Amino acid sequence: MNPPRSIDELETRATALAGRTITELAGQYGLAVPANPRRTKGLVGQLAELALGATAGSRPEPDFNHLGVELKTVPINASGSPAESTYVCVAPLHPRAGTCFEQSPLAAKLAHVLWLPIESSSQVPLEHRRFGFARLWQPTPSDWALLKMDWEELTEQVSLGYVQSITARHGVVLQLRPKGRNSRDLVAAMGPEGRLIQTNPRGFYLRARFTADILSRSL
DNA sequence: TTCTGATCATAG
DNA sequence: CTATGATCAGAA
Repeated sequence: MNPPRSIDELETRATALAGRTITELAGQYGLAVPANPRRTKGLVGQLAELALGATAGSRPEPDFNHLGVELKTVPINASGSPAESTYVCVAPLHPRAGTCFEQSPLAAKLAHVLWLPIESSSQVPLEHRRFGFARLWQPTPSDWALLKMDWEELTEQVSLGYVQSITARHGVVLQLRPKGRNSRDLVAAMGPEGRLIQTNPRGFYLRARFTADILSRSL
């Protein structure tokens, strides 16, 4: 699929996915839906990228960079709420002094998001899960304030060498959590007393409750 | 039932 | 290794 030329075109394509199943979309791109759910974690997002013409690949920039729009699929549980937190981007473990929230990759990605709901109830087999109605979101001033507060707090702790003291319990809307191959996956980071340490790579995630709030504002 | 820390797949 | 796409699974 060629990249959408406008936000309108992107929205039209995304809206057309409502009601389509994983199997339908996978078949359209000649992909199989693996039987083991543990081994299919990124499939839904990658199908959505194919269907909508995303361009960023694995670069640290919005999926539709020319439109400034980031695509996020969001798993919806049997109760109709987001089932999981949403990964946003890698968290630098050696932040440069003077980097500000407004210039951060996180802010760039969240400035404009296309949320694409997908069924995720364990009652529904992966192959039969359907996409929901997509919607565009831009953070309100209040959203930005919450994000900025969390980002600045977490980034400051990291830069002071306290990354290993940060848990997923920190942050009102943002979390800093492990994001690696597994717990043996190590990278260098600033530790206490200015010494370099080895620790797990981390990523920024949006709490499911925050995503639920965002989605509840439209539709 | 919800949430955190761990884990799986893939591209470059 | 770094980044993307995320969800899994046991603890709380």
